[in-house]
Amino acid sequence: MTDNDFDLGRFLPYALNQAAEASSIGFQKYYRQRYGMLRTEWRVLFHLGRYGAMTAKAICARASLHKTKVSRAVQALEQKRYLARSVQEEDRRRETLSLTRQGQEVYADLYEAAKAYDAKLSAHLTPQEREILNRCLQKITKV
Amino acid sequence: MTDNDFDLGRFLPYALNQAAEASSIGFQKYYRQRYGMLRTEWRVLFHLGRYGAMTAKAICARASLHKTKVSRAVQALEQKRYLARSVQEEDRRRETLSLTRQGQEVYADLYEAAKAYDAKLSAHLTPQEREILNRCLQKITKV
DNA sequence: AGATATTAGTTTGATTTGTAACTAACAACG
DNA sequence: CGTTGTTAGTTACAAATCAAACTAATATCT
Repeated sequence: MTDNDFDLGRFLPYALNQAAEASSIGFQKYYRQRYGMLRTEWRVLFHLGRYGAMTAKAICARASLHKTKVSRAVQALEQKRYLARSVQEEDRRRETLSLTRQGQEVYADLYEAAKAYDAKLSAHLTPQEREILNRCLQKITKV
Repeated sequence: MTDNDFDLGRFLPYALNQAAEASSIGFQKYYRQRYGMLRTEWRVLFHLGRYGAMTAKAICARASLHKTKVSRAVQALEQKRYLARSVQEEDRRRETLSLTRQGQEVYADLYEAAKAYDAKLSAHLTPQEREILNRCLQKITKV
């Protein structure tokens, strides 16, 4: 028989998913409405903007995204003229992805929006809570 | 210009999503392979198993799921013979959903699996971290 | 060199999700 | 009553995701 002391709200994958969804809604609305971007597109843009030009493969590894997802996000960002590709001379399979000037502007705007949005979310937490939360999330992600 | 002190790993929606995904994989594998269930199906099953018979609407509210998602999960669970519907006499629009004996067995198994899985995840955290993590997730979900 | 294996990235088709329109039962108002 | 509005749940179509097969370039092995 089940003992009934274990609640859904205490099940980590469930609680994390609920919190992740709730916390994403506001920011998602911003980049969707303002730039017509999807979540993966935003992530790819952010990686390039924050960490500089790199290949699709590198983005896959950094962001733990599947290559088909990245491939499609790159296409979409290219169409929006936020991103440019350049084939590498020394290995023509690989292409270096980088943001266009326009892409950098979008990144800068989203960067500020993300920072402000994060601050708003964190306002409900004490500094200690915020720090421990971060640490826990890192640990769980690494597992 | 952006100041570059704000990292993706510190952006709450991103960090939460990464942790949520990483933490879900193992358990997802279990209910997928063993029972061919989808995430929403598992959630609906869990709600009925843990909190007793209720309407689809009630599940929507409790789990913050859209009614079409619940509708489809209920159909799937019904086909698997894990769940039965019964139209309410006093209002024939509503139907009470409840688990069949087989559904209860599946629930009991998943309940134990979830509990064990959660314990494994939590093993990397101190009791204090675990407590604060829970509190933070609740706060964020409520916003 | 020539066959075979890897690797970076794309395309395709099947599942899954999201959005909006729909049906059927009930409620409220004249 | 009958018209209009609301509610519970389903269906249909579009958008997004996933897995697997594919292309083209490079590496390896004989």
